[in-house]
Amino acid sequence: MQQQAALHDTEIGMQAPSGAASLSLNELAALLKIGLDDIKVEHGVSFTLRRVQQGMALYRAGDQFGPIYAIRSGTFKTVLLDVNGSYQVLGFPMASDILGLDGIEAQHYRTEAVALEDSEVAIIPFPRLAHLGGKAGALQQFVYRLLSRQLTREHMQMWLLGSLGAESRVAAFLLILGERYARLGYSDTRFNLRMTRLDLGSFLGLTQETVSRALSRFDEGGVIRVHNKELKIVDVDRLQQIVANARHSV
Amino acid sequence: MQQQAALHDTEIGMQAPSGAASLSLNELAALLKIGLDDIKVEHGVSFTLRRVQQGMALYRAGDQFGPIYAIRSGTFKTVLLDVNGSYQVLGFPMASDILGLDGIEAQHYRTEAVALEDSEVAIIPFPRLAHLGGKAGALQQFVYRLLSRQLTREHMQMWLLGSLGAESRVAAFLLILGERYARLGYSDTRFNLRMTRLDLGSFLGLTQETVSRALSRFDEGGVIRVHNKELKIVDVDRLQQIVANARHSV
DNA sequence: CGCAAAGTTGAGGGATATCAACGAGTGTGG
DNA sequence: CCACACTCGTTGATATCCCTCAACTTTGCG
Repeated sequence: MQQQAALHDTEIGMQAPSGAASLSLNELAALLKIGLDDIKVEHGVSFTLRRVQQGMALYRAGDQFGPIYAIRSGTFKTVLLDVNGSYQVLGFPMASDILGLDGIEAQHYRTEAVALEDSEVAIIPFPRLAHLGGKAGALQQFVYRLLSRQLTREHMQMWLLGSLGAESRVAAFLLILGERYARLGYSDTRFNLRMTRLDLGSFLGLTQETVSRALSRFDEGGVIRVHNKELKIVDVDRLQQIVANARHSV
Repeated sequence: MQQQAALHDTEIGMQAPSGAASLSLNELAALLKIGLDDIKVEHGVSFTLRRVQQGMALYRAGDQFGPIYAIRSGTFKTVLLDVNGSYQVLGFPMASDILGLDGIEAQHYRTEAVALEDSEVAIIPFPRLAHLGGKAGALQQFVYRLLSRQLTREHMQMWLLGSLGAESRVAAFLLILGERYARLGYSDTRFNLRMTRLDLGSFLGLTQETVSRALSRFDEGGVIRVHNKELKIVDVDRLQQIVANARHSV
């Protein structure tokens, strides 16, 4: 109860009070175990530290994107929250790991980071940082967003692998693929599966037989129409229902 | 046979021959569906296009990191290759998606990208780009590597979820956690599990009961010693064997 | 001490991997 | 053009893994 209660009472954005120490760029580099190599080191750059109590959230899903955080001590869990309330743990970041990277593209955090013990993080003011690039920064901003977008996608994939049953996985894949085609200007209900069943199975954490059976059952049920690589989604709603029937949800 | 043979005959680094068109920054932005917003747009920046035939690899795991690629048309699969040869499909990138981001940190690609149909990509010269940052670039380089590192981690996680059985997942988790503690200067065989069995189950795509049972069996077998959150790895080799006993490995 | 959350253990069943055989599609060479 | 080889895909029977449900124990905390 303590943890749960604490979790709901979480205060966000509370800066470490007095005695807020800070880290230099070199110290941060050492913490992150990333060599500065030939990178030119600037002076005067420093990073404020912030303490997070056990059970407290550093940020929540949906929060406006602000800084990213380098963990100096302690342990967190990052959680992807489903719309209905089920959740998927994405990782257990510890000292020298980074929190908040997923928020870059959409400009709000997609996940939630909760401290599993009393912890300490260095605040890295990403938005300000991104505006320092100046003239040469356009492409760099691009790449930030691309990387962040990629992270978000893989979180979805981990959710799919971690909390859905076989048929739900296949159904979710078809819906997601449809959306991607739609964004490219193609039909979202009629497209080709360019990959083999084996590749699809590997991607979905299933055998090719299970993939094939799922597609066949959907076909029999009139949810889709499939012949080899040609696929047509007949009943989007039913596919979504199948996805909703997660295995061990919550 | 055709595909397999082609896959092995793959030629890397062959530039598109004559008629190699190119894209402007604005065109690239449109392709990637990323708004340039208030970003200052430079002129004279252009990106060469390259064609990739079906079955050909754009790059291989272990290759020296070079450019990243924006897909203009076609479909790829990205694959994580295990040391012994088993593989895990990580995704099916299509037009407007990016390839090669995972290579930034280690300076060599960790995955392999194979065209599932004849495709076309724009070459984004990342290394050159990274050096343009100038004075304000130190932090930015940081963040690139951090993002890339994070991607690599999540690829491992997808492999774990996609191709290991329950006990192998738990075993792999313990070994990986040990390595992480070791990098922080702690023992890699004696540490605390700061998360609950439920969180661990969510992370590993298992129920808490299955996690608990796996730990108990390891304990009975003398592979580990566990009491609540305290954990000691007794026999690293056996744990590694358990990981090697993947479920549907290939 | 007493309650609530966390963890463990057991019994049973359902979901999915495995094994096996067959059919369909595709490129190759006669 | 057709037979062949080979990959890919489908379908069925069976085994097994892991989830579900349930009871109990342990731990943490007021």
